[in-house]
Amino acid sequence: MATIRDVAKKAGVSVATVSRALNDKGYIHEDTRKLVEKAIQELNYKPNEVARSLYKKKSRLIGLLLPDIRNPFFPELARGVEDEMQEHGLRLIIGNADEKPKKEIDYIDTFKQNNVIGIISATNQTETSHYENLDFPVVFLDRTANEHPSVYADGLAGGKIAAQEMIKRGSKRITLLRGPIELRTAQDRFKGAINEICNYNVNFNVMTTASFTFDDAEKIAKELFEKFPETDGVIASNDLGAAAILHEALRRGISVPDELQIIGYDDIPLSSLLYPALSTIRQPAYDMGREAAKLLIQIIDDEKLEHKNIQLPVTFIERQTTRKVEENG
Amino acid sequence: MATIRDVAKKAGVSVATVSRALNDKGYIHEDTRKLVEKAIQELNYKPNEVARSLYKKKSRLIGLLLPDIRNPFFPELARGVEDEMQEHGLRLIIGNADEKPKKEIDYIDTFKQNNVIGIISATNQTETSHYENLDFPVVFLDRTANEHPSVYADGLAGGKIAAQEMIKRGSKRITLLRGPIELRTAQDRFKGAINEICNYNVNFNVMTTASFTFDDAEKIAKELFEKFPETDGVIASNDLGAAAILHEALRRGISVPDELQIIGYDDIPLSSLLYPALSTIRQPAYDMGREAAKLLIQIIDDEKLEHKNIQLPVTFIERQTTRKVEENG
DNA sequence: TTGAAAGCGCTACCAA
DNA sequence: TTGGTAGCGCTTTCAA
Repeated sequence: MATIRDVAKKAGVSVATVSRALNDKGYIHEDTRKLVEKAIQELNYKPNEVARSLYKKKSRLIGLLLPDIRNPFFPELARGVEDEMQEHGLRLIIGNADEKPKKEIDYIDTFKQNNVIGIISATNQTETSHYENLDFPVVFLDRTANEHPSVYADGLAGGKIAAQEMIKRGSKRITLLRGPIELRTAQDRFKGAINEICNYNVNFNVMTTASFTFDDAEKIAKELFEKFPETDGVIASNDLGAAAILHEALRRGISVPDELQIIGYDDIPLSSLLYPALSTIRQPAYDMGREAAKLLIQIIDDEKLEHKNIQLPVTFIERQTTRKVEENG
Repeated sequence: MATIRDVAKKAGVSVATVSRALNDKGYIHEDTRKLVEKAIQELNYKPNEVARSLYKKKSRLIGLLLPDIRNPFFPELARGVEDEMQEHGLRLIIGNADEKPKKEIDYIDTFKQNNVIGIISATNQTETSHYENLDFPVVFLDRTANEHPSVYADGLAGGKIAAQEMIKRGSKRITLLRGPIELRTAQDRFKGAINEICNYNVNFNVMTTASFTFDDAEKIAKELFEKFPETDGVIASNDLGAAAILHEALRRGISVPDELQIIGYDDIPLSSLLYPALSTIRQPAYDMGREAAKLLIQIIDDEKLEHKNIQLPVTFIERQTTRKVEENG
């Protein structure tokens, strides 16, 4: 790799001049700049980011911490972050915390050690304490507001809407899937749903899932129909869970949505590919990612923030696992 | 952040000594080492990877280039890579090339500029020429053998098996989904299938998909039933495509697998959650990721390679979108 | 067994 | 408008 000295030599100027040309800083004669640029071209020179970062104590890297890259919700989030960062010339180091605090801490260390200029964290079960006393800003993504800046969707409203839509469509014996206790976002949507259900004269049961993995989703699905065979409506804690329920219901010959309605949560891409296509509460994952990136960039650029906690709306996506609502309902 | 000087001062030794303690290099008195370690503890010192990297021209970072993080096959691959790297104290910078050569090249530059010690690339449509003349090793993942080290699954065999299993189960008018022309892996499985089909007296049609995205999958699904309504077997180019076909078939009241059999490719996690669960050709994505990581680490460590092109086997996963094979078949 | 010092490639200050 | 140079935090000679 060519260095700044090679460029300087080739252009017949000093490294200081090359540096100025590179960064558009300080005075530089137009002819000199041309000379330098030509040399850069010819050598295909790219500045060494490591050296730059060492001096400035700032890289062009952003750390993105994901709880589980296998859950399709998070890649979607990541794409939003990435696209926004890309447009600002910033790069991502993606860390997959695997829902393990140890890995999360390790990644935070890695981020520090590599002079990232900011972190976006979408992990959700850990204390925020690891994020205190850092030399760079942190934005939380998919995590409800706290003292740190954050971007999240309205879980309480999401749960509430799910309950309303389900009840409106006539389910009377609803089973609620409660996501992992330690996940605040999972609990929000759960609370939103349960609070709303309590306003109506309907029966309900609750099943708690230990995690958001595929395996647990399948396990819970089997259990549900044994424990609560009378269920005529399921409000799932996420789309993966809903897909598993749907699968198991069909396997048992239960007709969806006639005998059993299902509402998911997230609206991951696969939801519309299920059959019947999954009705769900949509979180705007891609937009959430983009917003988080924007917010972080604003903080990095020291701009005045209008809002440091951004809540995005959720919407009910009506597909085929819920019945058509009665017109005169 | 504490620096090596802070540690040296606290321990009452020179920075050179601290460095030696840190890296287990050269002589160092046991008592001195204790002293240093204590200081490190107390200051919660972590070496600055950037400075280290600048001097050594080597970081502890690995670049992983993915074509499309939204396609569930790739996160699975990424997890395999990550887990193996993690165990060796190496970190990942994941870049999402978005199937755009420009982005791919940008990421390669970023990787270079950040002194990665190696790249694993799972992109598939670009010339390998961007990967020549790098100062660090490159391993290709999910890309068939070439002069570079690579890890891939046997696409030809996969296509062949798909065709065999489908024909064995009685489909006579098969439609083959052909993945993007520029994707070698997609073409391998396609060729494998078509070569095999030609050995039998069955009709077949081909439809080409422009990409592996959700949108294109849905589009193709609709088209297929209009163009080739007589189809009684679909060999899809990947599971996403198969899911879309399945969805559309059920929507049209076509019974699967009785009237239409479907075989996917990849075995992404969602495949078993579909209903009927998707029969598919499994690529061992997680293992492929791990193998690629192992291979890269071997090269970095300058170990003798037994094989520089590792081919992993594919297997037919029989689920419910194919009929039971006749015993006396 | 330890320490002083050079140098990795870059930026930014100060002097010319 | 330009160039010389110190220094970012670390590793690695070389000398003590």
